[in-house]
Amino acid sequence: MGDRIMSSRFLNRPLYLQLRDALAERIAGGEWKPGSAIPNESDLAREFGVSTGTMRKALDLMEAERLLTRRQGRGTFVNDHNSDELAARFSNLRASDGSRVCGEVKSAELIQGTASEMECKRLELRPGDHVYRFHRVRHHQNKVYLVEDASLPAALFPGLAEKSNIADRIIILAQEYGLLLGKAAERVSLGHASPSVAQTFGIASGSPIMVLDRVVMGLDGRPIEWRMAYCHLVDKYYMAEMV
Amino acid sequence: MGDRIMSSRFLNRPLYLQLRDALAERIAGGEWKPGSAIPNESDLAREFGVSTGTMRKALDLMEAERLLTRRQGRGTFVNDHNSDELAARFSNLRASDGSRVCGEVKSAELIQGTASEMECKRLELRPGDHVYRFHRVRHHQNKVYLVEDASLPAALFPGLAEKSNIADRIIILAQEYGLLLGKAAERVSLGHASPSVAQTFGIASGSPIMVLDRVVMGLDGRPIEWRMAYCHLVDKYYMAEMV
DNA sequence: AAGTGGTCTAGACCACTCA
DNA sequence: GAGTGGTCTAGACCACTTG
Repeated sequence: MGDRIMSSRFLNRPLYLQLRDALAERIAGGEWKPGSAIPNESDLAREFGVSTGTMRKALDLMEAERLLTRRQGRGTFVNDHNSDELAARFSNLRASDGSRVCGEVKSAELIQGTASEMECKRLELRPGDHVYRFHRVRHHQNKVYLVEDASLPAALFPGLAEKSNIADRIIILAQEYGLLLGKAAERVSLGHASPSVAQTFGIASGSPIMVLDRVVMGLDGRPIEWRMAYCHLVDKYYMAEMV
Repeated sequence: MGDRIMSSRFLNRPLYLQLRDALAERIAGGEWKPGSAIPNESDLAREFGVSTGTMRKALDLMEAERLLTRRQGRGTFVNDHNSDELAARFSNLRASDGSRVCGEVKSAELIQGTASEMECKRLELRPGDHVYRFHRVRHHQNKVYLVEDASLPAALFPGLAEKSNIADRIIILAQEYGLLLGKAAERVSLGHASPSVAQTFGIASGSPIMVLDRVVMGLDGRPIEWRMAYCHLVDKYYMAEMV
């Protein structure tokens, strides 16, 4: 490992980015478990043969990427995305108290297939590539508020169909498969409830609903999940933040 | 200036944050004009009596806050928010090609008044505080797509009513008044077109429309503009990005 | 008291831009 | 070739947390 870094030290890619990749690989590979502490700055710097300042730059970057949490006086910890705060970070739906809503799954189906035209576009797949598709209905405080259709590249989730107790949030599922997530982009638009959607919400067919078209990407920017969600907004609102 | 920093060096507020504030003040105060270059790192570090590393940390922060742009080999420049890219940064509406849409104003009205209950809430004002209210209709590619009602704390924009050619985007208006902007938060929901809104869009009264409730905040987090926008989405979409 | 991350220093060298 | 920001070093000291 030190070798790889030393040998590519002259390859023009900044050291701190190489360090980030090496450390991220330890998380993705399961060497460092979610929730556990990692060695301190100076030990890591010594191990990789770099200065503490450079190691710090890599660690700071990883904190910004939500891979790590650093706490003064305590240490540096691998983020466990199995937590209310982190598991809901790609959900812009909020309850009246302002907390992010991720909802519980009432019913779910999994089917396999080959990528549709739209799936190829959103997931950057080629026709013929395999996908897993989830259909889920979510509720919150005993109210059904969202139905979603999610598609995942099958290549990234080997053996998913054979699993039992499949996580119903992409963030948790990705963590189980050692996939590190980066950004997400969501298109929001207005739609009319299809008969089946209207029925699950108990509203009139054709009623206006909010449509969410979201792509979650890996740390490298490759798409990992495409989700279409149809949302019946009561006692909740959608909130976007900008800088 | 150097004095202020030296004397508060022991006040437990990190030096690089004090530097950020001092440099931001030079921009807000008009000492450094939008678009112009500022002195280089080492000159600034020498002027403030800090190391280049600390000055760099302040400058990097300011770049992340969109106050500066740094370009290797060229220099560091004060951002001019009078540009397509920056002026539209708080607009999540996108044209079919993916570019942010800010639209041109077809008609605008300005009236003064005292803060309503909702304005007090969103702008953190007290009953009786004065506000400016703008009512605008925006179009893009010859199509009316948005009508908005914006409220601004009058205290932040002295003499606004007497101005001619008032900028129709908060980002540009804020720059003219030396207000540095930070983040914005936008609530997205579904609504029904009121008769007057329906008329300007040329749609049936009661048609479903997208409602945008946005607060733009200053660098310090204080609200600077509250805007309610009613949007008729055709050939456009709303896009939120998450990290 | 020991250990951690957070801040700060005073340099060096590299990559890039431009006259 | 001169000047800029970008990376990197090898330390020091401080603030905070915990046994």
